[in-house]
Amino acid sequence: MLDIRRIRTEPDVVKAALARRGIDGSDIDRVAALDEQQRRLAAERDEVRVQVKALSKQVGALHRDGKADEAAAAQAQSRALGEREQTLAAEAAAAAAEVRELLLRIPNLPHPDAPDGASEADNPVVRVVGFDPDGYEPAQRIPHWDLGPRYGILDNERAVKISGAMFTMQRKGGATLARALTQYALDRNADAFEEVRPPSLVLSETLTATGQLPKFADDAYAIERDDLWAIPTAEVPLTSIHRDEIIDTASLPLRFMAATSCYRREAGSAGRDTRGMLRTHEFDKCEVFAYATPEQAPELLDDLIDRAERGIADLGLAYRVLEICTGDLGQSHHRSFDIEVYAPGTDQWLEVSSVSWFSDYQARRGNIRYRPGGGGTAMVHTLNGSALAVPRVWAAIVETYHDGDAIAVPEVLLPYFRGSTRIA
RNA sequence: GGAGCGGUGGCAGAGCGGACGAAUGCACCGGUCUUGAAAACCGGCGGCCCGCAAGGGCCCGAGGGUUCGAAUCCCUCCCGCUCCGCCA
Repeated sequence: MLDIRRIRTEPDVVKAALARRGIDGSDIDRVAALDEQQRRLAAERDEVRVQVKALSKQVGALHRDGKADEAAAAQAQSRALGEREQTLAAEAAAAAAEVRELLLRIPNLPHPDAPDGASEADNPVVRVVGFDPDGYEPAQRIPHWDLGPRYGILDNERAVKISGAMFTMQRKGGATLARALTQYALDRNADAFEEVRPPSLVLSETLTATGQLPKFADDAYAIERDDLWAIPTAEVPLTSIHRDEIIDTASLPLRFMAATSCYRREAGSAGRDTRGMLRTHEFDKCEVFAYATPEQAPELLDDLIDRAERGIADLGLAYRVLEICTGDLGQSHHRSFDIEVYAPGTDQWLEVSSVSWFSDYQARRGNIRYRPGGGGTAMVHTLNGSALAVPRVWAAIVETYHDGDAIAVPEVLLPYFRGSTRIA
């Protein structure tokens, strides 16, 4: 959510920033007009309230002095004012609600350094690491959806029987690999991040704070009978840990990590990437997250990117880093980087991590504050990144480490394999 | 799920129709004293909104209602605790 005061004081700056995302400024004009109306109504309401309060005090005093007639007159006057106050209060509240409703749907302003662009195709590649297009053996050029059934480690046919399309089931060494990746991601970030196991079903308020609601309700699974939603990422509950709180400034930055299942309806993606493990309704992911001051945020962003990169590099996989251009930036994002791993069997770059800085956009939605030096309160900044998204890394490993007879276990995962060195 | 009790400032805890945004204690910040610290004493100390300011309004779990006036009375909901039931 953008700062309404910023929209009031420098609407042109806000509109110019949104224009970089390809969004016209008409919503900003609407919000500004409604906001002005809201403030006018609230001021009028307050004036009436002042009179009611003064009259009420008089009534009490008059009764004590035994002047019943005068008290009755003041009461009548106050009652009449009370009706006017109620009308004004209702109008002001309605205007305020409408302002918020609009504000919740306006995306964040991009960082000045975020590259301009219209779509995914314009995301610049920042660097490519460990990739040699001619360095792969024929055995590595087999897609994981063929290797999976061949070695009995992926059983999507039965997953579909159990849960329908776009669900997967790993078995034997494949299941171990999935679990090992989660454990690996947690272990290597435990130096700086508190491990959390948050709830996977959350309230609407929780999903609103991160930005999924109200605009992207169709993307999330709803458990309507109990008014709960299945989380699409651990970012959602982690962001709400300190929702509606003022965080002790000395404790910032606060860093959390959580491995959870993530649930996505993938509305609009039906028929895309349907084979194997590339796009599924339920998958495991280890998320790293931070609350920070605005001053701490840039450094933390670099650290999150670095951690995600090293996690992939140490698995022996080739990857590249992309910066997200203004036209492809998610609604809540201020600045964002993607890490894509190379899967030789499918010959694709697979997005396995997205690291983002949200500035104060989510904090304002969730009312998450701290006390900056000069007194008062201010919104914190939030940042998050996938330390590791399991399915696509799983696919890249199975393809990269296939030698014709089995899949070798990457060295850094050996501690999680109960002595096995090969998946077959 | 049933019954009982309860939700007040960072915490504890008073208030139970009018002068209450709210006693008191603790915590916290500044000062005095001290070589330094502790103790003691003095002062300060919630959040939000509007306003250049002066000032005004709102917030006692949430939402409605009664009243000239609600933290205080009534209704609905949410949450917590205790006991019972069920349960991995």
